[in-house]
Amino acid sequence: MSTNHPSTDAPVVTRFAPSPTGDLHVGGARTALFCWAYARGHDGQFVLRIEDTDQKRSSTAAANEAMKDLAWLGLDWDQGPDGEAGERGDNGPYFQSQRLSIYERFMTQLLEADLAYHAFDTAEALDAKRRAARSEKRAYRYDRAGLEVPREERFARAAAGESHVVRFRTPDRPVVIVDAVLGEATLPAGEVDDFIIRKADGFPTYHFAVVVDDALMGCSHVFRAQEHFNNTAKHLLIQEALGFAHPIYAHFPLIMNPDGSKMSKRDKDKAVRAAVKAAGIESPPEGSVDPGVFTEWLADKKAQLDHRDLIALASALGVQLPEINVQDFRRSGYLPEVVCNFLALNGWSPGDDLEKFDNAFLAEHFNLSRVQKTAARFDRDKLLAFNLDAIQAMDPDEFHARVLEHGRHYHPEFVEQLAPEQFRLLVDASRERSKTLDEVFRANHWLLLDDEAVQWPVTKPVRKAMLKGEPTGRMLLEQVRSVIETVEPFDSRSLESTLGEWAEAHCDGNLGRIAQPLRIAVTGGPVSPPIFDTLVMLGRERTMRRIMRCLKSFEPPEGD
RNA sequence: GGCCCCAUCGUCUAGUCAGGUCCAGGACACCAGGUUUUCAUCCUGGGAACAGGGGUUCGAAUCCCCUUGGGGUCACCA
Repeated sequence: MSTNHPSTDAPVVTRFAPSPTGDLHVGGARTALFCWAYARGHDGQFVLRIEDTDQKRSSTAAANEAMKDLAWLGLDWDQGPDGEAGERGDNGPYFQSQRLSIYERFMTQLLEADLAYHAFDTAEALDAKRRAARSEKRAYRYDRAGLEVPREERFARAAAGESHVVRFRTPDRPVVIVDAVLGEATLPAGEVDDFIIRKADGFPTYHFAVVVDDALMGCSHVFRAQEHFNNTAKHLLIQEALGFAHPIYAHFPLIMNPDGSKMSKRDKDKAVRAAVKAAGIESPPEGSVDPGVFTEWLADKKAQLDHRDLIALASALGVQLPEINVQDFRRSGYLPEVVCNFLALNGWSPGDDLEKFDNAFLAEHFNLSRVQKTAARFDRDKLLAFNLDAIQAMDPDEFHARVLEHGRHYHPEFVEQLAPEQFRLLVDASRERSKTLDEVFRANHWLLLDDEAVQWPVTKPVRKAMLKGEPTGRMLLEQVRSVIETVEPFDSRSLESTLGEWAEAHCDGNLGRIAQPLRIAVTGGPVSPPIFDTLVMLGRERTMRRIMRCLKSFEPPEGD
């Protein structure tokens, strides 16, 4: 029997090893967070390694983005690639694609010891066997057809350059996996077949590279998601064949969608498809995406739209894309410390009733014994509530700095068009009603509008505020405009006292009677920051211009 | 389908390892009131779970078994 015996005397080295085939998603981020926290809490090292052995799907761009995401989350690594600057630590290189000669050494060792063998099966032959197994409702296992070729011939054909893979010769015995979260599990003999450890392109497969690198980089702990649990048997076997020690394994529960399905990038397309269907449209909304692209995408249910197109289409349809990747949460205006806090709560808890904590706390308190065994559904509502709480608790200067940073990145037009004082006013007025950084911008496009471009579509709340009541809101607006024109100075305080007095005299002290028509007049809609702040942000001149245009727009046909 | 793992409110979870203090606690969501110039907040209250069945025990959310349900995996992807 094979098993891993965790040893506890080695120095703690954890690693996060993303495959750079796309954006870092929340599941990966949580794994990274736990790995980081464990290393930090145990006076250990945190290694970042890029697993780019899939030549077709990997890109350095994706690796760089992943590193940016980790940095944004506040997770720093002691060893790993250092962006453009090279690498940090002595166990590099930290890109697997640059470690081929290292793998080759160990590959040769296995081949010569007959613990692995060259196999020349064609992909078609393998596919046929797989399909057959499936149709017979049998689990597919490689049948060792490759071993029917004599040993010398295998080496000769491989040396002659014939296309082949290398398979691990799996011993015929049960494998016991010891996991720090899930406990002990036994895989029966025969459950693990002779899996491929080197692909036809000469690159090692994940299983081989991960074992060699973890050993060479001194990883004492291997933390990853539960989807890797069964793979652990393969890794234990390779470790034994190569004479490596077994690291301590811990598998974390998966993070699922609220409906229990697996979270994937496709969910974004899914959300937009649903919206398209609900809207009953057959061509894309004007100015969103190319009609040809749209039609093709709509026809193929598995097709994925380019991310930029997806965003354009979603905003045109008024749907929100589900956040999946770290970058999605950043774009939506979540605070990195909140994302970390919430991620940690999916699969781990500090106990008692404590929920709010920072990464320093996590580093100090994170432990494997409190890791959940069950998959967690990702509750964006709760994340949003956490984000709101964090924003409300934030110092105004800090909030201003964060919003400015976010704006520079995602809403440069605000930063360019608004004077710094005006921007500060917007931020201060928005803080207590913002659940995300992005809301400051999303909710205040009226501020950027040209005064001549403001429009007043007569929606239900607009009708109510402007046209109902006796006198109507429009009439009150007509009356109050001279007050606004002359109030001195034009600031929040004097506007409040002046308009307060005016409301006392003209509408029974009900400020709302005049606040709403004013708000609609200057923003075009019924929602904005407190009315006095709203007016001050705009300034007297622009406020008056918008009021005049609004009055004209709501002019009764017969005159009143 | 084979193999492996898991199971507390709608959701994340505390409690489980060392059975009694649990007619099960917190948070988010939801519902009902209240505050508020819009929106968003905020305040008060409320409903809401030990998957089912068998054991073991004086006593089971906690230990054991079965059933059911959920997840993972079965690639020249990681």
